[in-house]
Amino acid sequence: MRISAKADYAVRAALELAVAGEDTSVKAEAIAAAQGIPHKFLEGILGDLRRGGLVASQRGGKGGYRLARPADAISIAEVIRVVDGPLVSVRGVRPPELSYCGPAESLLPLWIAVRANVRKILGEVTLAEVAAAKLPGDVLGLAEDPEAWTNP
Amino acid sequence: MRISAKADYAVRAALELAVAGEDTSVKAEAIAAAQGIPHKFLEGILGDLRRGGLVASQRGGKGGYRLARPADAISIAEVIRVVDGPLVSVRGVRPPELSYCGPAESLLPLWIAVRANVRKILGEVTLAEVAAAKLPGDVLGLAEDPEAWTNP
DNA sequence: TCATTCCCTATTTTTCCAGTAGGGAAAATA
DNA sequence: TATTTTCCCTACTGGAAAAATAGGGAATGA
Repeated sequence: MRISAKADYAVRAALELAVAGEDTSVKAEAIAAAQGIPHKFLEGILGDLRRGGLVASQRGGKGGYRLARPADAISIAEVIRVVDGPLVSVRGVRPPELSYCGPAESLLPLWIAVRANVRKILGEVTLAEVAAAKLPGDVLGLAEDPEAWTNP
Repeated sequence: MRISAKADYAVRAALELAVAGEDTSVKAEAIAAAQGIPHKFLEGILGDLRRGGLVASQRGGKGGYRLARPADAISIAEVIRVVDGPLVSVRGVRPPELSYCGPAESLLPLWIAVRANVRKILGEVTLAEVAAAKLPGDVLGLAEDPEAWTNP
């Protein structure tokens, strides 16, 4: 299960907008420099975020991008879905569209449970929380367990 | 976050071996037919599983594959790791190797939390449980929530 | 000896990811 | 109005990885 560069970049860009505040425009170039993201590639991502309704944009001299909603009203999951489609997929299709037979029949509920557990984290945490380094207690609990950092 | 065809196939093949029993050999061709997996592709996957120590093989007339350990001692996570490497990765690298700056600093613990929550499911559930359609209570609880099946 | 089955290496085909290029349209500024 | 700035759009490319195929070699049992 891998998280794409696009998703990673999108979240980081959104976080830059979150710290700037909902009514301050930030130029794509500034975000690219701050987070080390290829400028043109980032422009495409910001376009996705705009079409997804998460970001508003303004052209011209004092233009740039800003969040379309308060940072505490946008979850990480929303950002990822807008740029990457479904949060979790198996062989490219989302779990409910799969069909298994024989001893594999219980695989479907298993993937559903995985997805639910991913949603629990990414759907709950907002841009504001990450930007302020104030993750919710339960998430922090998971992340602080030393075993969560071990390799395999 | 997508689960590859290889991982999906590997788990399904392992499930077929699980129902056959630890001391019954099953031919690759039989597994391929039962689960609708391309035969030659499956052979490669079974090779990975063998090198990973999860299955044993036997050549010749009455040959085939069987699990190297009891089905209730092999987790789904193990199967996936053997064929696909790390369970969760960001831009191809596993979370502990990432480095973020500025407002993105808390992204790292967030990915760690996601990974921990995925492990919680896939590391706990065994081949025996899926094959027998007897998922653990907590996993079933997640999978039974109707909201877990909704689309976005 | 012969059929069977796993085993190994190489090759292909396809798909998608990540990044690039260049110019057009809107807005502010002067 | 002219100019600069910035977003916006389309297309394209290179490369890697995923998915699958092909063909034959090595062991095993009958």
